[in-house]
Amino acid sequence: MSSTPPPRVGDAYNPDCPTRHILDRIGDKWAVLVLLSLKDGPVRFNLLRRRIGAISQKMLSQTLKSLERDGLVSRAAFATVPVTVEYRLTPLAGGLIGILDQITNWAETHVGDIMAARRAHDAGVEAMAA
Amino acid sequence: MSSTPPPRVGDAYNPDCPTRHILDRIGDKWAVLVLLSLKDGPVRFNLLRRRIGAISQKMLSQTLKSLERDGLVSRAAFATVPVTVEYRLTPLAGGLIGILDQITNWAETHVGDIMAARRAHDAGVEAMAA
DNA sequence: CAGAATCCCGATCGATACTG
DNA sequence: CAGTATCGATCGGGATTCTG
Repeated sequence: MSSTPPPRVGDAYNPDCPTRHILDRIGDKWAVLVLLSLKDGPVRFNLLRRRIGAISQKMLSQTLKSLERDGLVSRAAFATVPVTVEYRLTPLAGGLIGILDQITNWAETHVGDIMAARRAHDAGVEAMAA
Repeated sequence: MSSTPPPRVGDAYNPDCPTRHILDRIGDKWAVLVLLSLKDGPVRFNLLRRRIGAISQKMLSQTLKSLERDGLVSRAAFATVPVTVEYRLTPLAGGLIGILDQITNWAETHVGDIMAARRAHDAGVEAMAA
């Protein structure tokens, strides 16, 4: 036993380190897209589904549940006919959204550089193969 | 041909959107850990391996290659005996590191909230099941 | 409309062994 | 030391079907 080995800060390599949990959440492609889809206000399930487009109903449902579990998204059901369900970001998610926006901003500004590097690298590799 | 379909900004849902490429890179758990491991200077292959600990040499090698391809990491080999290879961040990766640091900071500050939300949620679910 | 349950394929990843 | 190659197990995730 003697559990809880040193949860060292800044040591995200240790699976025991709680930071890893958040990193894994960010690492979840769908989770990030869902969070970004919700940043302008509450959205219903199927609308969310259509917005993201590429996501399957299963993954959306699954992603929403895990985000709700982590307190990043809240669910509200209305007893209309048929039933309506809205998802929205929690205050906790607010700060995270800011960072995610920075990532997309960075991506938009530097995607050209990355694509260029990729082409240059691939050209080099191709030359070697020839 | 007629490639490059509308790379709409802010529309990361579209797989054709270049932003997705970066999101996928971030979504790569190992890639993020490798980048963070390199932020204090160049590191040799096996040292990197030992630092991250949980990574297999296959994944490390694979991750490094893709990061190099994207111009985020550069490789330098020295003809010592035995051979020495150093990996370091490129200038391009600099800005990205700043954002990744923000993520780990956010994670460290809010992991408590998330864990608490998770426990509360699980308790509720357990109550339902009973 | 919102979601749960089932089936199932293929990408991912780890362990192992070999090379320069 | 710094990798590559191969194999096998795991599992994420899509398509489909059914319910409240």
